[in-house]
Amino acid sequence: MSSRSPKTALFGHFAAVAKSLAHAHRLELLEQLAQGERSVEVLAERTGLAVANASQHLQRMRRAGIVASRREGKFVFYALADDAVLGLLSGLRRIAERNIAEVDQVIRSYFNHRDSLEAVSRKELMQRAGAVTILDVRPADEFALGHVPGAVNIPLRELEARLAEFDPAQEIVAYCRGAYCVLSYEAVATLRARGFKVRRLEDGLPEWRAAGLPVATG
Amino acid sequence: MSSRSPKTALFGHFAAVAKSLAHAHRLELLEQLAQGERSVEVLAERTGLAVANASQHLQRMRRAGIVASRREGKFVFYALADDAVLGLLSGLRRIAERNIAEVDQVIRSYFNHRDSLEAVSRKELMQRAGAVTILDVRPADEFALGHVPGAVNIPLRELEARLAEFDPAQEIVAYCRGAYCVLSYEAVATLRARGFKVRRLEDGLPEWRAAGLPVATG
DNA sequence: TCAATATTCAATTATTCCATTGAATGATGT
DNA sequence: ACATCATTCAATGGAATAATTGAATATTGA
Repeated sequence: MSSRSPKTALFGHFAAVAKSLAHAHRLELLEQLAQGERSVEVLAERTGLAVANASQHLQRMRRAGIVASRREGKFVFYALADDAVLGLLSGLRRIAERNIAEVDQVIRSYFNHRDSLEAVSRKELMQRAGAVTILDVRPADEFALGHVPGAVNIPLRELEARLAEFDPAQEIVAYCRGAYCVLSYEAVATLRARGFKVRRLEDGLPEWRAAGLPVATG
Repeated sequence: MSSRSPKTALFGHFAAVAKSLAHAHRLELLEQLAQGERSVEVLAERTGLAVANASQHLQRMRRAGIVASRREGKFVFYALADDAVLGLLSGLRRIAERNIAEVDQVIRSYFNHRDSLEAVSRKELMQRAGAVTILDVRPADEFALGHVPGAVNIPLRELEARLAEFDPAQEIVAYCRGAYCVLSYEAVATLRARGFKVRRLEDGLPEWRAAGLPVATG
């Protein structure tokens, strides 16, 4: 083990970091963690994993240094260990999108491809602040932990019932958890069917935060 | 397989990309590929792997979309599929350095930690071009495929014998393949012992190229 | 102290991954 | 067509990984 060359030893550790990302369930856990810290139980429930299983995946990621945990009473809260983790995740996404034909297929058939191409950039949204309605379709608790300043929170399931809240004259920009959070795609589809002018925001809140843009809470 | 939700399917593909990075040998192959395209045989030799083994690792990375291959006569040349791969690798490095104590340990004991902290940035080197001697300690063939403009190529093993070529009055900036390429550390140590003023360049040639800076060939 | 709850641990089975070996394929030049 | 060389394939045994189960630990509040 320690008889390897220092470079090989380092590469072994780097590989361990990559390994800790190399599982669909762990990526789902990370997507949740990108929203903010969460307890094991909540993470397990949101990802549909057994608690013990989620716990083991989380521990593995902790050993690799990509998440951190803190205990508070009976609960253990996990969070991303480093801002660079988001960068890694978007790197994986980018490579898969560009170089794996099947990924392109899935995106084209399940996510409206034009919506992702025509997404509003963060910069553009900042410039047009006030002139557009910003719609956050995530659950209320995630909204409370942080959202784009000025955004209205209407979780997707309430959207149909609350259409009256929108000004038909104003363009709507919808966002949710990240690039592949289906919620914002569905919101765009729903609103567009009602005649609203809607576009998606590129990526989601975690990337907004990572870009150093202001985040409102409460 | 295709009965999963589209998001789960995508995450599975992203995980496959991460998996293709998740092995020390594959990272070593990628470090080589970052220098430029290479045949299977050369890659196997430089990484110390059996040819069949190297071939299988390379194929696995190709399936994941992080490398690409082209055939030329009897040879198959592999190359990085995407510039984003370098970004992923540096992300892995960064997370490991910051969050895994053992990595910090290895760096401190084997690589002179001050040398990595005091590395010359690419920007600084560009500004001081002409006022410093730029030393490329990689093998001649890698140098020929691309190097920092104005750099002198003295492979590490020839360094002791060619000390006379340096102007003692000028500061030397040494670089090689990347952040953990031992060559440049050793070059710095050797030259410093002879009284030269030397520092390392941050990272190596692949990162220089990725930053969009000019590269000379021949 | 005891019961309840959140998390982790330990042990099991099934699966996937890895290195090695030797044979097969594909391309070149004679 | 043949010999040669680079690469890939296929099969093997051994190691690591994953999901499940049930038990163990730690913290809280009664």
